[in-house]
Amino acid sequence: MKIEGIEITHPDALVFPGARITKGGLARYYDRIAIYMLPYLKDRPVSLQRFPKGIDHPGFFQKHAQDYFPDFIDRIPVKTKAGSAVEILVNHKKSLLYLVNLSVVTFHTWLSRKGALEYPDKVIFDLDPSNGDFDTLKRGALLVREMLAGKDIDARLMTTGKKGVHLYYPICPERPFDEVRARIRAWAEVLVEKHPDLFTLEIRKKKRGNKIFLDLLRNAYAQTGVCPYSLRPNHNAGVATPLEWSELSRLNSGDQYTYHTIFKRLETKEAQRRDTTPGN
DNA sequence: GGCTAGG
DNA sequence: CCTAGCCAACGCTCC
DNA sequence: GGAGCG
Repeated sequence: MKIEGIEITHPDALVFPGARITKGGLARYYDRIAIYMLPYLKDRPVSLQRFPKGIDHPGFFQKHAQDYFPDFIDRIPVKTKAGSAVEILVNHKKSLLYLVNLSVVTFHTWLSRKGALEYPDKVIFDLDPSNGDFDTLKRGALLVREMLAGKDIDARLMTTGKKGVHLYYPICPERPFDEVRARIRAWAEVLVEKHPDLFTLEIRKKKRGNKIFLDLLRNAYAQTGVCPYSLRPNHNAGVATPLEWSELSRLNSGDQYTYHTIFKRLETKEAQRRDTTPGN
């Protein structure tokens, strides 16, 4: 099996045994989703979550480009606490498929891009439901949206493919991570004060109760967030899916869209766009 | 999954 | 030859 | 200063 000139080895090996998804299926998924996903990957160092033995076995994270990676994989030197490291960029479909053949299931990206790695160009509010129900999470998402709208910020919504949702929005990459995080942290603290039964900023799991954990910690240098349209290593193969706000009321979970349903949703959305675009 | 170090 | 080991690491907070 | 957390 060959896609984009990349030989997909062991195409019949099961990556998601429960959902009966093979490595060939994984490669076809990313081949098809690439057109939607690549813009979100462009020029961002990635953290790869790999499962060579399938998701029912322990996987591992990888950030550094290995010496044996082919030349067509773009590399980017980054500063680390220890000194420096060479990380990976996924700017082309061919790189995407090469990495998928290494059994990458999930792509996580930095919140900053090549040329301005110290300056985030994106902010993420990660809403984790703790033990609470999804309706509560939806209410929380609307409150965060409203809070940001009050600051003239038009946040977008995404399911994570797991339990929660992300609100995210672009910013000009001109202020360092610490400054950006301090500002949104202050906003979040006000929100927690207004809705102390709904939100928490507590890192310790035991202290969160059933409240929505507002995780802002990923808005930091070298931290990552799940890339839109990435698969997640859970039983039903959830997909991180950007949504319209109008879709929130009908949303039932953070893993509503999966390997099996995402393309149907994208086709429906595309058809709606065609119908409402003048000149057709 | 693919490579390397060590037996 | 075969197999075991490796493949991330920052910022915050509680203790 | 180290462990939990993502």
